Amino acid sequence: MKPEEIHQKWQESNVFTAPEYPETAQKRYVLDMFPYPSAQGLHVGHPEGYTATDIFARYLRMKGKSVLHPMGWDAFGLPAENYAIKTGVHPDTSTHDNINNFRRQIQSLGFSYDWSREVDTSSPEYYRWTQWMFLQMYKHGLAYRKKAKVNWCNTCQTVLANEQVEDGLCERSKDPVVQKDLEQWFFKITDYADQLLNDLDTIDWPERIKLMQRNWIGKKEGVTVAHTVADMDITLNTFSAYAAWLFADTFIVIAPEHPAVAELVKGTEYEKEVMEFVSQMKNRSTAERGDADKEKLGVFTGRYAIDPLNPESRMPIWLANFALMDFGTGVIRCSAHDVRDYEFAQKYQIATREVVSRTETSMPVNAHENSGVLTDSGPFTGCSINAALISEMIDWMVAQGIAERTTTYRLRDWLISRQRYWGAPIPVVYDPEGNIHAVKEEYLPLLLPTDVDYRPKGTSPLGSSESYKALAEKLYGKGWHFEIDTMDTFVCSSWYYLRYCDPNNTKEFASQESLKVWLPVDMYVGGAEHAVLHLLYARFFHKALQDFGLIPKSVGREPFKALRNQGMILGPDHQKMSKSRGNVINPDEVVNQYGADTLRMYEMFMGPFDEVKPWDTASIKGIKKFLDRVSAIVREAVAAGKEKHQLESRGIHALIQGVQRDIEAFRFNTAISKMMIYLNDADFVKDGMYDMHALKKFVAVLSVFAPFTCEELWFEMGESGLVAQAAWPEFDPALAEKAEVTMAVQINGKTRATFVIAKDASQDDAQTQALTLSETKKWTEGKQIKKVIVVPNKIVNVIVA
RNA sequence: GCCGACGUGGUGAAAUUGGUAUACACGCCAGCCUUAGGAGCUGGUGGGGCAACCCUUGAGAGUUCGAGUCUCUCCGUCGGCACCA
Repeated sequence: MKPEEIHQKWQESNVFTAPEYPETAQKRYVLDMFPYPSAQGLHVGHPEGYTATDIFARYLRMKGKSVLHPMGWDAFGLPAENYAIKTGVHPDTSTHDNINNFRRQIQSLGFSYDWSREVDTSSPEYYRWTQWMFLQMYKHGLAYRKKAKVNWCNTCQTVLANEQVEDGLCERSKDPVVQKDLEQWFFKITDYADQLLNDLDTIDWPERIKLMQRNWIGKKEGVTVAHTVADMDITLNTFSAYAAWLFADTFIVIAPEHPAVAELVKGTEYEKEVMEFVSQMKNRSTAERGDADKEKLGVFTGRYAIDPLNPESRMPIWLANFALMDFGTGVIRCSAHDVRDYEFAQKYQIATREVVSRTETSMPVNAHENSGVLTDSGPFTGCSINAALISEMIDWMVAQGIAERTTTYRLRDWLISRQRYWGAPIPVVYDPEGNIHAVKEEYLPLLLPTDVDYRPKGTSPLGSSESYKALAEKLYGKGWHFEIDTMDTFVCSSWYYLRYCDPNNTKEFASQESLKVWLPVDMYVGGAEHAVLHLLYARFFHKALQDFGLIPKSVGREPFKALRNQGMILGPDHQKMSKSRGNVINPDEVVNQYGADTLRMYEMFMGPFDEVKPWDTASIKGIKKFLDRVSAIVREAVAAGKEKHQLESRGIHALIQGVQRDIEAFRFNTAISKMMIYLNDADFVKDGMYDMHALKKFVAVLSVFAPFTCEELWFEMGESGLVAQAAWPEFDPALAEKAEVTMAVQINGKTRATFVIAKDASQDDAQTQALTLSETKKWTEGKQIKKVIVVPNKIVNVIVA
């Protein structure tokens, strides 16, 4: 049978179609992160995750679960647009060519997707609801427009979210990101910072990903201290996360962008120098600003702040390049107990003092070590620094009216507008006075116009569309115009898992019943690179939509109950695969040479699912050989036509138990090795007689890994149905256990011999048998046995003097 | 700098609660089959040693009858964050 024929049988029998209304207890939603359909086609990394979820989904189906296992396309995005700029081919055309290629490749691998639920984020049927989601955010005050310093990539000619900036570089183009003051649209994800942080404790995700999200949210508790500027009506608030050293602070630095700077120096002799410094710091790239090794730069404002902890003391106020406006308050109390502050003070000869007595250390500065005894710290002089003391100090400062307990977060609001063409248009219209109005829901989808010049020019391409202008005036009146920015593609992917529940609904993004039935996603699989992008945004969407009453409360606060990350597959040279290195493996070629089953199994056999592992072209043969041997043995058994009618062999029960356990734990590599061992041991054949029952069970188990081969063998073994529809074979735990075990004899902890004994034999029996072995005698002869330790079924350790 | 993960043969890697280290596969070696094989099959394969034996999970120490697994120190690789107050 050709793979296409098998594929057709699956299609015809609707095996993979998810039921409309499954029993809640029986439903399982198994989801892959949907791909961006790139022109390069499928990468070997895609089938790694897809095979894992396919094995999982097929296994659950055979176990009698109602499985939703869909696939779709994250189809908006820059590459198609850049390709259009280069070639003139419309993004819609190239995207759909790519989708067709991806679908063909994915189908050739035999994944059990329910294709009736396919979604495409670039289709008006889909982005209509993306726009609708935007309107919900807007209505509930979670979408807003504001002028702000934003990340701008000159190559991509668009703004970027904080999450899309890596080391000050654009994650796409790898070019430096610059700061620009622009009016942009934001989603208020910061409203959900605490929930996004706390609810991490409720989900089964890799700890590594949870940690990355925790760090990204960056919740920090500390105190805010207000300072009056001497002889002025200005108050400067500082944030401090390390309250123990507040008494050490002797000066204050302020971010160049701080709104109070101009007023501080207005009309003074310092004004010129300070304002020059401000303009120098402006328009520096994030990378430049953020380089920790860079020299600290500052300028004195000529002003002093009154230290509320020490009202006689005057703290000089400086501007410093390392003070960041978007962290804390933009103003820092500085002391000698911070490496950075100390370096700055040294450079500019600012007086410092130490308030921690240390013994045996020459290091004068260390801000993060909560130890030592305080000196010169008001009522706390002489106290040892520890968590309780810090808390006490804060209480005291709060009582004195010096400080307030405050919390800051690293997380910023999500910048979602983009000055690009190939995305969902933001459904907002401006009246002639420039006031913002939400586009009426009945006008959705607000179609992406086609009469657009999408060559980059720093403004949004939609601005060049005559039809878009005309449409706004037609719908709203003269002088009205639509927002010309489009949405970040991460908005589209933040809710696609909801659409799969009810993908063809034209009245709602999904019916409440369908959401109630399928949510949450039980198993979500994809790469770790989305840790603080998609995976954070989707969680925010879920919570916000649920708060709007659009997602049933019964499904819980989290969209993805369990998450597993696939490890990256490196090239055969142990390097990251890339065109320039020429080490890219094309899955199509592997399928042509060895077949889809071999590719699937090889990728699962390479190593632990979540670890980085190199491709080894030679090793694939091992899998191919294994599958060929399975086929040969089954055919041999069928041809022999003899069935052994006796007690079932033990091996198959142990195998089913082991593989089942491994699949549930995502340990596919060891599951496959167990199947290989089973085949090598061949306990299903004896004296030319075959245990066909065992062989059938074996094929059923293997079918979730190698569906094409097993579908064919299933048929050849005389089964009329599809193995995809067969039940997962049951195992008998009693039969799975061996009657005998091999125990090791250790002399002083070194293994010297082994012996076979009945399972669960008594300790006395095991000891007696161990001591009578000639090997044991040889090592104990002439020595005194001091002690014998027996670990049932494992070891007898004889301690001799 | 801070946080986290990892380190086992020539290679990818196995190893329930601490209990026979190197399963399974690749590669390599030998043999069989073959006109031939980049096919298939069988056997061998951690290192040292003629052998008895000895050594071996990045290095070193510790706990234990027993450590790849637990604790500490160090080294290395990878990932995240980073003038974050």
